[in-house]
Amino acid sequence: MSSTIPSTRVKNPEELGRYLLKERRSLKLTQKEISEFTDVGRKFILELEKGKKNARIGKVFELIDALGMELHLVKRGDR
Amino acid sequence: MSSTIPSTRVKNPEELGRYLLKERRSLKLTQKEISEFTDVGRKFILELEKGKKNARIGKVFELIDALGMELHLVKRGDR
DNA sequence: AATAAAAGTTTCCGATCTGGGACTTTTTTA
DNA sequence: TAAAAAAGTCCCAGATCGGAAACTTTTATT
Repeated sequence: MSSTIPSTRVKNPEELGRYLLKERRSLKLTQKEISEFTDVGRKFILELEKGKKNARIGKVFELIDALGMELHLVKRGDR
Repeated sequence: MSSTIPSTRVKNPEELGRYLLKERRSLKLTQKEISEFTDVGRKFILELEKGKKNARIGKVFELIDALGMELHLVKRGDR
């Protein structure tokens, strides 16, 4: 299937972190607030936003969800 | 920006694993082969494909790349 | 500029990962 | 259906995570 939803490619943990930070800011949420209504600690958010390479995927999904976002897989080179 | 690239939403580690397995199969690659040309071990691939919750994000990116795919972030509810 | 809030840093430490190797089970294919 | 290949399981050991809490630095607000 095909979609016309705006999406941002993230190539690596650095880009992921940068984007999550940007999104959190635009939602006017603090790290503390998010850590309070999710299962994700403040330190985790802090480190992920700074590009942590080894964060655990389950928690990454939780945080993405908390920020009102989704993760999509795209086949490279598809047209 | 907007795109018309086919993408598959992955909500959690289970869906991610399922999709990566499907993609690996369609590329006719074995776990062993991938582990040989990447920095990702066979056991890691095995467990991720089975939906491992705590896989580390850096290796997930490596595997996605090895399978010729990209990860995209999408704002939920955007139209 | 002073105060407060948010963000970033550091330490401690139990929990869990990851790769390697060896073995078993399942699937493929000749 | 027999052999080979792939996938899955198990144990080990060293590495790293991630929460909590206390502290420092940066940013925001008055």
